[in-house]
Amino acid sequence: MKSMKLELHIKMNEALYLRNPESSELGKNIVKHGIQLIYQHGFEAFTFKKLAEDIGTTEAGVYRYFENKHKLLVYLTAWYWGWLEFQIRFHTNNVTDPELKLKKVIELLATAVADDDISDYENERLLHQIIITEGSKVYLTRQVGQDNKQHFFKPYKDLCAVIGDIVIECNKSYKYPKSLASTIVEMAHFQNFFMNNLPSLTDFGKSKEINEIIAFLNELVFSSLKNKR
Amino acid sequence: MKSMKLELHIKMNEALYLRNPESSELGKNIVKHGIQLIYQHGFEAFTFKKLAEDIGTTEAGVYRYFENKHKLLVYLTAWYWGWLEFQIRFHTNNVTDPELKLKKVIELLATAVADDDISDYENERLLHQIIITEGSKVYLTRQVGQDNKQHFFKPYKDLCAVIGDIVIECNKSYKYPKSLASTIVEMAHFQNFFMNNLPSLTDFGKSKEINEIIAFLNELVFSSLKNKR
DNA sequence: TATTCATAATAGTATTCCTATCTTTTAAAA
DNA sequence: TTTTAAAAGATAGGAATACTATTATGAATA
Repeated sequence: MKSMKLELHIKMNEALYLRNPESSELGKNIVKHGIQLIYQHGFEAFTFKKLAEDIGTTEAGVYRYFENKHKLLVYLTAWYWGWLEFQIRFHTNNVTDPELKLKKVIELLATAVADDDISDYENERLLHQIIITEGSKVYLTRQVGQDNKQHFFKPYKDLCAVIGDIVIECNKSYKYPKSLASTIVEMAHFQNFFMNNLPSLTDFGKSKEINEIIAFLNELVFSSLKNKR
Repeated sequence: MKSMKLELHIKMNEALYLRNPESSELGKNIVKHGIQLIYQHGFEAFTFKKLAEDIGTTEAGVYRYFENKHKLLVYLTAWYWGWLEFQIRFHTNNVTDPELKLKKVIELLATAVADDDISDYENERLLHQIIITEGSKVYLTRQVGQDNKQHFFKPYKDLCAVIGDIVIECNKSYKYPKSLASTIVEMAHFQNFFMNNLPSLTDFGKSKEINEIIAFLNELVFSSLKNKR
């Protein structure tokens, strides 16, 4: 039996789209099939034409929702970071010990989302993979500055800020909470990508165990936070 | 007075080019102006047509040397990592203390190359900036696997292996030398990018001091290496 | 002298990225 | 129920990008 799915709504920056994709079936299809196609072929090979064919609409139809494929990717990543921040708040809600909180955060960042009986996370699972491979491409551009001014990266920065706050809870005199937070987030993904694609850059190439990435990050983070001097 | 420049030759993987760009003036111009244009406009906006116009040759002329612009970027990054490994070997040659060695490595990774009286490092300085912004795009693709089989990333992996070995010299029982090495390399660049473009993701947004990135990385790395348990 | 080799000049194709316009469908308001 | 506004569908096409192919020229090499 599949239980009821509680729809979690994430408020999106309106500058990310031309027409709100949540407002229509076509819009929802653009997002859903967009995720699937980017996952399958990679962002470089992904085009609005292919997406339109896949959905059964036209290129122009897709362009009515998103200005270009980069904006669509920014939209997807923004959604993902918003969703992940919610997951973190949800799973650390009743946790008082900041160290346990931080451990949970690392686990959530590193763990591929799994389908379970409670809800269908298939899209979130694909999104997690997309963010690993394509996530940094949204800001590694010449237009970072402008995009940042329009708050396209707010969900990402908010998430890092939340993690940075937990870091400070763990150790009030720690000097680099923000940089440590962005390091945790980026490395949770990069070590995963390396493990699966350039294994000699990690110590997990053989086992391919996400738990080892988590152990590495825990070791790295808590050594630093417990270091007295 | 400008002293003699000792040309340092870095052996390149022949599968990276169609014709060796070091073998002709046109080839050298493609690399040199390629670096300048990618630096100026970013990789996405960079085209072989613009490059050809800049040099005063034709599009077809550039295509005779490099299959496409992605291969050119892979070529440039491979050269950079080879060059950096040389720099590291050179500057740690007479250092016996592995901790001092590792500190020097972190400094070299994080520090933008400076022109000095000894030699003209203008191209290396631009390359350093290019690697920060575009470097990860060479492997964050659907073709990582094939590219890796052709050893396109060997210089990067070799550099990480060298750093991993120094890590082990510092602490023989450390469990994650390779992952720590790739973390150091990636974060030396990402923290720099964040500091300059998304400053709230770092603790150096105000000062914009590379020395602070170095201090952060040192704290992170040596806390972990000195952690006894 | 013949030949090969890099380069230049030119042309052209497929695809990508994007805009415009017109018609039909849908669905909400009057 | 009718009207009307918005969304979607259909079609066309243009500018730029990412290539490939062909031929001509001049310089070095056998």
